[in-house]
Amino acid sequence: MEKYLSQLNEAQLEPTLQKDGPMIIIAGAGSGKTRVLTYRIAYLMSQGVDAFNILALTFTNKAAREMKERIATIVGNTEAKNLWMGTFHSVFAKILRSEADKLGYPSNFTIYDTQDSDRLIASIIKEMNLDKDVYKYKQVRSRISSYKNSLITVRAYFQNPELIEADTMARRPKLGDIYREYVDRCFKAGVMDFDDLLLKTNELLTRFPEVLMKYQNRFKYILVDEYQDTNHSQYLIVRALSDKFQNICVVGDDAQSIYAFRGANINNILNFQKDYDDVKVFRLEQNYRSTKNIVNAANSIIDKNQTKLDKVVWTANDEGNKIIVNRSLTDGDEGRYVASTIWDNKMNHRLKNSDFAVLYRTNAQSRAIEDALRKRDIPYRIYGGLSFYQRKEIKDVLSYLRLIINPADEEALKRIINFPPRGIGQTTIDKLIVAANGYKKSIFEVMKNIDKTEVNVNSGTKTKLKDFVTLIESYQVLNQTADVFELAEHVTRTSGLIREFNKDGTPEGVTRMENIEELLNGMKDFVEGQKELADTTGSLAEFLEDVALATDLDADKGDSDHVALMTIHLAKGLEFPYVYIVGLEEDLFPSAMSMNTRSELEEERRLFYVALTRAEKQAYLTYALSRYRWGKLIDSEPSRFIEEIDEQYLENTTPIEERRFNPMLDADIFGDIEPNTIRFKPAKQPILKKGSTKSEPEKFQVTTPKNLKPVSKANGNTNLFDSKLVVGNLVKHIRFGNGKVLKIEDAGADTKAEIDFENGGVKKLLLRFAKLEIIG
DNA sequence: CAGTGCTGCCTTTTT
DNA sequence: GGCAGCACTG
Repeated sequence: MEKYLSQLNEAQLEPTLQKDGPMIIIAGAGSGKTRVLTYRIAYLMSQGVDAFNILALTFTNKAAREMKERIATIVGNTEAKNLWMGTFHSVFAKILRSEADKLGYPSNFTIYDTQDSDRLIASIIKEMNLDKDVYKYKQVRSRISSYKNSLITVRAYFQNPELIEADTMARRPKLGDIYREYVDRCFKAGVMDFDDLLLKTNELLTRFPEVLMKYQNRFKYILVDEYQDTNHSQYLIVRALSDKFQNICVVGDDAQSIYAFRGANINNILNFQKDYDDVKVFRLEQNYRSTKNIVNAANSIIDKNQTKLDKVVWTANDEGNKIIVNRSLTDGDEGRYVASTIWDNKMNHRLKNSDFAVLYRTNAQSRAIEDALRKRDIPYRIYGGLSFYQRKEIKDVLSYLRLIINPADEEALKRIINFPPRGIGQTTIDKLIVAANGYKKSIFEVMKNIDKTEVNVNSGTKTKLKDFVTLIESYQVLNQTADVFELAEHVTRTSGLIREFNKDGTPEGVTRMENIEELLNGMKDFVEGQKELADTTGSLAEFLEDVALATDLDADKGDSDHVALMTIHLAKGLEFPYVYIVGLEEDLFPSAMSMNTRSELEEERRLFYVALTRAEKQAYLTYALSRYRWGKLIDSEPSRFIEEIDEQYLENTTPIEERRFNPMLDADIFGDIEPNTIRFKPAKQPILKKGSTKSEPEKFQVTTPKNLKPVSKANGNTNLFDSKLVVGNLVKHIRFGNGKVLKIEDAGADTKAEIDFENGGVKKLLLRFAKLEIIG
């Protein structure tokens, strides 16, 4: 232990050795808080605290796993095994599973992800005959979610005139009814959504004092990482559990609070000292991660926020390079800039791909970056976005498994009852839902007893329903003896899933098969892994739980060398030598949706602070003058955040000279194109009909700048400024107002033309790939 | 009942 | 550019 403690500086050592009582560690970015947490736990154990009595709540399961491994090297594997570490959701899902009967849930309850919740809410809205344009399921879901996170149950909702009033004013008077039906349906289905995992934990701890006592006595020492991002529900759980022994240690940084949208309450950290008596406060202010330039630039940003704790982050590291700011014309150019500078840096400094991260505000921005990296053959991995477990084929397999352990799981059933197609259509399913609601039974129960019910379906359909029940029941029998992997393999083969995805041999089908393959491999790992770990039983329920609560970073095995692409939210807690923050444009970052109030804008600013402080050596800030959004080209302005950085830390590298055309890299030729630009872009790849070698005419989409008026007709009868302009496969002409004619030759899928206008006529023509010329 | 093609809505951010 | 819901056809 001694030799580990000697690795800490004075400020880190103090909280590490503080054994008892409530304490808060306000830890600036890169100040080594993970190290403090890790060593503090190891230290507690060296002081005789049983691992069994320690609970550590982390932001990702991966963080927990890594910390546990680190602790194991200090105190030994057998000891470390008994530590409870994980995210709020995964830790309390486990507790809820063992106490489920008290709350009336089966211990095999399954977990709805956001998509499942959305689908259920959408179908409830439909069943209730409500206008789906007024009751948008996503908005309804987020309302319900915030109620749950504030511990407003259905009953509390209906007892609160203000809430009802608010929803009525928002012209959604039925919101409470939807909420009630949603909760009922989840309960009947033996299902919890993400918010339930916290809400029901609170219910458990409040309604059953003996349960509360049990866990209070068990978790004598509690540590919470990223405390600034806890919501009210989580806050109450921590309070309740730590109430007896008051050995609570929270770590956080108010400057990095970025989850207000999901109910995180920054006051939890700002008010911690008021919540407990004799709170010891520690500050970690020395940054070990980044250069002086980066630390100072980050400080100059966060200074603009009013709401913050007193803290000065500083570093003894080198000055470092200035932060590079780069402007591009389009999002495509931005991607190429990122790819080419990564390439150059790798060559010049002998770096690995994993030394680089590209961070963005929204998942949709990854595409342009991906395209550019792929063209350069730079390996990358996208984190988040459509995560692996959310892909259609994966959810299909998982739905079969969910149904096996919990046949009441409505969304799982609806997903696969007719996939692969087995002749059970929407009409039948609707009838079943109505019957199930009437009988207060699950849909599966109704199907099982279809002969004894009054569901009006013909005998052919009845047979199909019974066959489906038999199929699932046969899997349930197998589940008694087989492990997760064997079961899933059997299911994918015998349910027809594999046949379905294999049947057309399309590239999509092949990808789907590969994904299923990967899922099965993951199961094999799980089955083998559980033999080594103490805190797992290796059951199917547990596998599904892990999968449902896995964060996208958890899946990273760290076995390949790739550039990381992710949202800034996901990047919290990570660090990379080279960091690109892309899309620094007004309305994108800060987001247009977050500029209504000062507090929203301050959260965006904290997000930018988080992004910048991920960088160790070099940060790049990039923005584009125009970018594709919803398939349309939108002009944009540089983000205010660039201006907010003290200029002395910045270096502008936007190229002034034209860049050379390089067809291999799809680089462009441009001069300085200003907003008056029309862009042609193929809407789709040419479609080849079966049995035909002739491709369909390509459609070209034309986006016009808003202030440009039509000057002429093109192609005789097609208005040039119509939003769609069909151009044939071979030679076509477009005639402009000044008599100039644009001739387009067959250029395949990559045709792109950019035309500069002046006084309503063509001034300059720019092209990529395509053979375009002005004639006449 | 299944397959297809069209329209309109959409996006912050995640467990 | 994508997805879900809908109408239409076989």
